[in-house]
Amino acid sequence: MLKYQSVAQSIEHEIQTKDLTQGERLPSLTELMTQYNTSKSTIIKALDVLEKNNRIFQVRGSGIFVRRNQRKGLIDLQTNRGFSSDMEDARLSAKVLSFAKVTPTNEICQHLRCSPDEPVFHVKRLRLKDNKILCVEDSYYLTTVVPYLNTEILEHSIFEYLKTSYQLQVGFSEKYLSVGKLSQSNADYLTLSIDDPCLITHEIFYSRNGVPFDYSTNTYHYLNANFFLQITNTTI
Amino acid sequence: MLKYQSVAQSIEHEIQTKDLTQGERLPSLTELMTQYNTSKSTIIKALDVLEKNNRIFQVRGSGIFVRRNQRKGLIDLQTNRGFSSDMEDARLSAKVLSFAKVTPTNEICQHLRCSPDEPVFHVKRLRLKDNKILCVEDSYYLTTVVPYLNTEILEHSIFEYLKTSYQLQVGFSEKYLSVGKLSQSNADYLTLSIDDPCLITHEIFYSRNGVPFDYSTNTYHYLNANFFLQITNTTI
DNA sequence: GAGTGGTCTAGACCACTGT
DNA sequence: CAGTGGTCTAGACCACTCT
Repeated sequence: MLKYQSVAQSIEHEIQTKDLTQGERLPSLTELMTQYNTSKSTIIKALDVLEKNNRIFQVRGSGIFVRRNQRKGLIDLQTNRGFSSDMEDARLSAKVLSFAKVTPTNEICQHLRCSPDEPVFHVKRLRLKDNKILCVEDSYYLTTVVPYLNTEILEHSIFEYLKTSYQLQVGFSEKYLSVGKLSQSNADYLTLSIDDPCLITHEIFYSRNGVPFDYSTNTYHYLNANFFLQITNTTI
Repeated sequence: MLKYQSVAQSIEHEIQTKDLTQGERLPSLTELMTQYNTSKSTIIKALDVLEKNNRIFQVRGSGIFVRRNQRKGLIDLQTNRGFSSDMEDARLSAKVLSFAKVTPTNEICQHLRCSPDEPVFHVKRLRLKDNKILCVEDSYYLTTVVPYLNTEILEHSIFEYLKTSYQLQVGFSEKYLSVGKLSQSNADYLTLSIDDPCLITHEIFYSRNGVPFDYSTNTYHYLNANFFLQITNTTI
């Protein structure tokens, strides 16, 4: 564990345990330096991490303040772990609808930058939270990056499996969102009616060295799924 | 202009003019140091800015690579400028539907952390892009922070006005997204039918020192508005 | 003017990737 | 093993806020 990471975790822990609310002030830079017995730059680096994660905001000449948010039960659009691995996300589950090696369509080849000759895994799952249906998920995985999958893995977290078994972590991802009307088949899966509204997302997941390996389409239940996102202003 | 900012801009400019594609490699840290005649930390800071803005990704032991994205015509969920002020966003416009000082409801008071005695500005606008209707926007502004508005301003960018006239910049914001069915009145504004699908967003904008001053609800045209977002993995 | 966050430097050392 | 990005330090100096 790096020094700045442990400082960041420790400050985060303070915020949680003291249950600080939005706008409450943290110790100053110099105080944090002596408190953690480290250099100014390391503290700044730790604070940058917290700021990037929307936990604090810094005001020049004034101080460091807590940023609080996350209404409960909302889906955080800014994580790229699929869904799982948050504290309270134990209540999430997945039901495998189908699972097979298939020949990729042109669209998939384009997003995963692969040739039509390479087969890919196609996984269709129903995602649930507290037994309420969240969405239908259609995922395609590059077999060159993800050589093996089984239903056991698919019922839990794929990304968790990839991390522990292959040291493969998501580096970054892209999401595309649109709104539409449900097809008959998706309406059936979501126990809604045809032409009911839905949010459709297309996501591409890249490894840490920039290789796309997962292309997924999600169709969300318009009543059970709500989303949030936090933005910090930066100017290039 | 700070040194790291000008370095960041300069690298960004290189990417644009050379039209580098995703995955193309940039000069190494040491090369950039000599090229810009500055210290390692300053280069790192510049690269951090670019990384935060999803323009590059860095791979330890390997190099610095271009990250390219932005399909055209999509709404970037990660900006907090309302809409305007991108290069190609000149094509965006607004039509004022109504504009008045009103007494805030409880919901608004809560989000803007104000008392029900303080009047707030209520602005209702139709947002258009290339004369295609994007959304209906309902905004509430704290009069303590935004003391004056007029239709002239509202037809252009409010945030631009706040910046130039009051040195007021958005520090950060929150967005909440959900999907629903159109009411009759919103359907009329969007020239759609009642019960057609729509994306509804609630946004709270905070100044740089953490004061919420704008609470907005947007109802998007489900065919004309599409969205995207880029995520970089960070672990606290 | 005291206190706070932010920039910038030079340099030592570490950790990972590729060949 | 050479080259690359990443961590950490100590210290000088700058810019802003608050009262």
